[in-house]
Amino acid sequence: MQPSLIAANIQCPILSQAKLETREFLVERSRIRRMERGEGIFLHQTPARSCFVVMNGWVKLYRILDSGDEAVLRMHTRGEAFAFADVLRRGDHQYGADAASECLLLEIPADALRQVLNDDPAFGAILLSHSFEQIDALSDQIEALKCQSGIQRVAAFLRYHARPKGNHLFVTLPYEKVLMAAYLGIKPESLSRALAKLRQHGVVAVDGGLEITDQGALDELIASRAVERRMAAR
Amino acid sequence: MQPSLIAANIQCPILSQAKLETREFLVERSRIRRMERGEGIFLHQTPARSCFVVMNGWVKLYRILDSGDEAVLRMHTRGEAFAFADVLRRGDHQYGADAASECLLLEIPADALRQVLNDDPAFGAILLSHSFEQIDALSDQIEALKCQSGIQRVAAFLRYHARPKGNHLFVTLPYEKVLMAAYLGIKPESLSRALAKLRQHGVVAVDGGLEITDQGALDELIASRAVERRMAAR
DNA sequence: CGCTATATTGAAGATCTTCAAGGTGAGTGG
DNA sequence: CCACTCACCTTGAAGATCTTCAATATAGCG
Repeated sequence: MQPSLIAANIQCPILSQAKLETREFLVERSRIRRMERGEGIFLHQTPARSCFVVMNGWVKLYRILDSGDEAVLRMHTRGEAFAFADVLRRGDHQYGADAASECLLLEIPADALRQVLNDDPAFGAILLSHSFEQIDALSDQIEALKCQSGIQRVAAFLRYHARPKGNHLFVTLPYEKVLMAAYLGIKPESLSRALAKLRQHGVVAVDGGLEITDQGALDELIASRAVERRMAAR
Repeated sequence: MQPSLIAANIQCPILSQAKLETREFLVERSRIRRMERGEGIFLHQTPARSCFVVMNGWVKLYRILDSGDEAVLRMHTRGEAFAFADVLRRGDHQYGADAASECLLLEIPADALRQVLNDDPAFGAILLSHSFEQIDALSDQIEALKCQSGIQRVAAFLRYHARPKGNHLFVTLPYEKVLMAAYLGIKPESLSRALAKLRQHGVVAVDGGLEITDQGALDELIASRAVERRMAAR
């Protein structure tokens, strides 16, 4: 496949906003990598020699704490980029990365990225606006972790991943529940119980996913406070 | 005071890394604002007309959720910058900002920032590396919120703000406990109880602050898991 | 079929919140 | 100077939420 075709197929904001020449140069210098589920992409605190764009599947960015616990920082899917910051700082990776599902990655070598940033002044602005979006996404996570209960975060997660289907919204869980729980900052058992409770709020399991039959009830749960939830349970 | 002197006094990485001409232009176009504790700087989802550098004191960045709860996203102090992303995207503020203590701010008008980004190609790179640091700070918060208990986050907060003093480490709490609790994602009562428990781990209250008499014990607590903490309590 | 990984459920306990009451200290006015 | 107020902090008790551990269920796969 031609570089131009590959780049167009990835649907990556960073690549599609760059001028043709830059885009083709990056893709030509890159390597397409196919990863199995669970395979490691790079480890935390190892030298950043490449950065990546997800072409397909899901990638988990995580850290292992001294306690042995794993903190899942972000999940990335088609078109999303990661490890650009690590490469540009010429330092170590600030997190580890694993393939969360079978996935296709575009691996961009460090020197290619640095050269592009040198040669194409507009590319810096693209990266800047991309990093602003990262900040927004992380801020949203912090907001949820500081102010919402586990079940509210689960509900908001479903809401975010829901797509219209017939009269209702339908959610195909993007990855396994163990991982989903880690991303939401709860244990798998708690996720299981949260999903069970959500049946009272219009979330029913159907083959291969979940159906949201009462969107209003779910939104109400997400926006409610603990006190209100207690009242409603009576 | 001359712009050059002001800029030097702020000790802001963004300004000090910029070339002299850029730095002076920004400071000349800016206004120094003095805010009382609790005073609002700007509101969430209002047009971003300026961005800011903290010259002194503490600033709280926060969001009010539909539930009425307040999520404290970041705290900024001397030399740190905020709202640059909002200005450059020509959009609304992604969070509200309040003076958490009496403080001095450098208020940079939106057009001055945009002009500098246009005229000085190196300035974009400075902003990019600054936003990478923001991402790191937010990632650290997420790591703590997902994997650490309240008391561990309190301990880590003390560790972070501690400075050597005599034989031990000493912490002057940077702002009131209500705010500290909100930043850590717990209630003020829980913070109070956490600090009480930390006395068993070598944290003693002295006039105007806390002394860490057993740094090893504190670090051990921060890195421990729930199971280990239970064992240790016997 | 049995194996393994993943998911669910129950029970007990840890952690955090809520609500209520009391304490402390700085500032104010008599 | 003392009492009063107000804001902030602490403590106790009860309850909500989440975790832990153990047992069981389910599904995919050789």
